Amino acid sequence: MGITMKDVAKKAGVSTATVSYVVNNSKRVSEQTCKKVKKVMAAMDYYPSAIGRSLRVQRTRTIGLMVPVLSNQYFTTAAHGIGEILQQNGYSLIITESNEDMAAEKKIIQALHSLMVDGLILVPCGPRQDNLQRVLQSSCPVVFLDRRPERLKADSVVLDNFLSTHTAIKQLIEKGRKKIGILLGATWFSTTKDRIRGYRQALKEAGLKFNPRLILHSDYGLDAGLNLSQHLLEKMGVDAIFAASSNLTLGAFLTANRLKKSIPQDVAIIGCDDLPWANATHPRLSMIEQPACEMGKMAAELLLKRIGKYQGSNQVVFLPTRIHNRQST
Amino acid sequence: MGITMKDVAKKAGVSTATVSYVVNNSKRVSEQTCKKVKKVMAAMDYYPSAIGRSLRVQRTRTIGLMVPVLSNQYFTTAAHGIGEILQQNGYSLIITESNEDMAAEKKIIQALHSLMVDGLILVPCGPRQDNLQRVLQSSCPVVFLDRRPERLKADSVVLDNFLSTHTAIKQLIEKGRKKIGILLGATWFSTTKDRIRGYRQALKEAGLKFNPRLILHSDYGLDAGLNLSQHLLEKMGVDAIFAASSNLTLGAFLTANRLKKSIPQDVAIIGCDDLPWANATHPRLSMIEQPACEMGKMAAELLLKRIGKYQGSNQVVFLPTRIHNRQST
DNA sequence: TTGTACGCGTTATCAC
DNA sequence: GTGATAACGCGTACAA
Repeated sequence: MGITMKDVAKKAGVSTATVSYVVNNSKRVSEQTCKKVKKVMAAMDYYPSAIGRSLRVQRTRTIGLMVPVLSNQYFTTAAHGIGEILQQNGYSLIITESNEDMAAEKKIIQALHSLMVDGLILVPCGPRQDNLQRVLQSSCPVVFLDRRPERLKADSVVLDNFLSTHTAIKQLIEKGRKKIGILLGATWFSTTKDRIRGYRQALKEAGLKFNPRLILHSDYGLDAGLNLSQHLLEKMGVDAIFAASSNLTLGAFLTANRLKKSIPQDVAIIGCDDLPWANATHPRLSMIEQPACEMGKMAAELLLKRIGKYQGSNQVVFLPTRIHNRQST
Repeated sequence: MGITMKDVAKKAGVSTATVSYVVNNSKRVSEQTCKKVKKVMAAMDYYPSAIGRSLRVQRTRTIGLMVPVLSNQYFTTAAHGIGEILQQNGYSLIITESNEDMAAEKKIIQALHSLMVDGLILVPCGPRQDNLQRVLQSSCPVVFLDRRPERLKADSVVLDNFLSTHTAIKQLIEKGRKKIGILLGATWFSTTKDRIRGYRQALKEAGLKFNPRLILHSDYGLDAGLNLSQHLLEKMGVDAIFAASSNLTLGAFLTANRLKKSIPQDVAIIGCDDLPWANATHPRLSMIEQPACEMGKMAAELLLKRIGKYQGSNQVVFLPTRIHNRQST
């Protein structure tokens, strides 16, 4: 830092208290001294130390975000939305990656507490909830993002994955598909569970038999998409695939091509997290648009309300998605 | 925070100094008291305040990163690489977005200084360099990422855009292309200037005339890609397009399709920043693989060396890219 | 080996 | 309207 309030005070011939008053205009200071102090501050290029202030006021105007990985565009888009809201409100953002590892998650939450963040936005990883239970007991406000912890009183902003999956599967069935494979994330994610509920519900409504072997779990990555869709197509003989991430969808698409399955005649494909390139494949991919940026914004807004001592009861916000039916279904 | 060193000290019947010794094992403490203190710390779930420590030692073990936007996968992949190196070395990362705005850039740099980050990794936005000159005069180590400030003594880790563009254009010419349009970022980015040099050099070597109207500048976005490529195809009649981002490339591809130009017969397309979906278009897109994660890692490593008082002279690291020639060229 | 006491930069309380 | 001064939580020189 170098230049501190004391330096400014000395140069301006006033006390540090007065400088502080000017910086925060927290008290009436005479026009004259105010001008003088401001001039000295500008001349010395002084700006107050956030660290010193934080220690004193016990707030940092910083919030912590934990996402699984920064290489997943869905989460970085959410981070972008969060950053926008925070910036508008004079808050900084610390972004961390858990890599879906519970031990890392625990360390990260501790580190963020130690940095005295004013609030947390977490994408929890699981499978167990120990870390979450503890964080909810602390006095630090928390909002969960994308995945909602079940059976825990907590604020969450998530997508309505039950509805989106239910609708997508229903549409596939209406188009005559009878054996629909589904590529998901880890079994313990609320997103995964919600999607399975939507899937089963749609099957049930259509009087189709539920076959658990058509449900496959993954890390959302491209490799998983390539391998698991091969299994679905070759071993299970599915006539449609629902994929829970854009990379899984891409994997299914590339594998169908490689196996000379024509889309959508032999196999229909629909995926989550619509991205612009879905319009560039042949045939164009049907995908579900997920409002990641909006989700981030809402989480940030809710968190700021909580930091501002908003006392309403815990809420789980479900954001609607939008299905883009293109040529692959 | 709540529970502090004083609380632990009281409970364990020792002084705060002793607790501090145990926490940092900075001094010999008897086996016995060490055990006792550790037990109390665990029981009370104590961890030290990073704020208090930072104020005391004048270091935060935190570094600040400024990228243009978090919605650009290229930069978030770089951030991922940075995060990995930092985590390995016990550092935290604060990520901020400039939105390519110089005023925001200035504020961000101040805010990061005020947070007393131990180092900065910046993707500067320009067009002017005032902010950069000032940050270089501060005592805080800085490494520039992706874009190198010209005529300034500074550490930078960037891609070899001259070489990659030169090679790509040369290959297009060898395949018979004579009128090559090129879609770039802002005129003042070093990346843009390097690419133009590579372009002109390749043209010159082949004895082709340079036409500045074939060079178009943009914000790297999809919309720009759609519009500018239409201009190149309809107004300028190019037979090849080089695009400096994946979104620009996608825009060129979609526009060529819309205008019923066949790829690569009517127009060849090659773009920067290879992503998996380049294999899913028809024809598959030729793209230049850019080691964003690697770039981030190297920047983080260099920065940590500087923080560790490494005194070597300033260096500009140029990372090689790799051209994937698929079907669009 | 352990404890005392000061200071990092700031703000808030209380005098003046 | 302004100035001393005591915290905030920690690390460390120095004393014991």
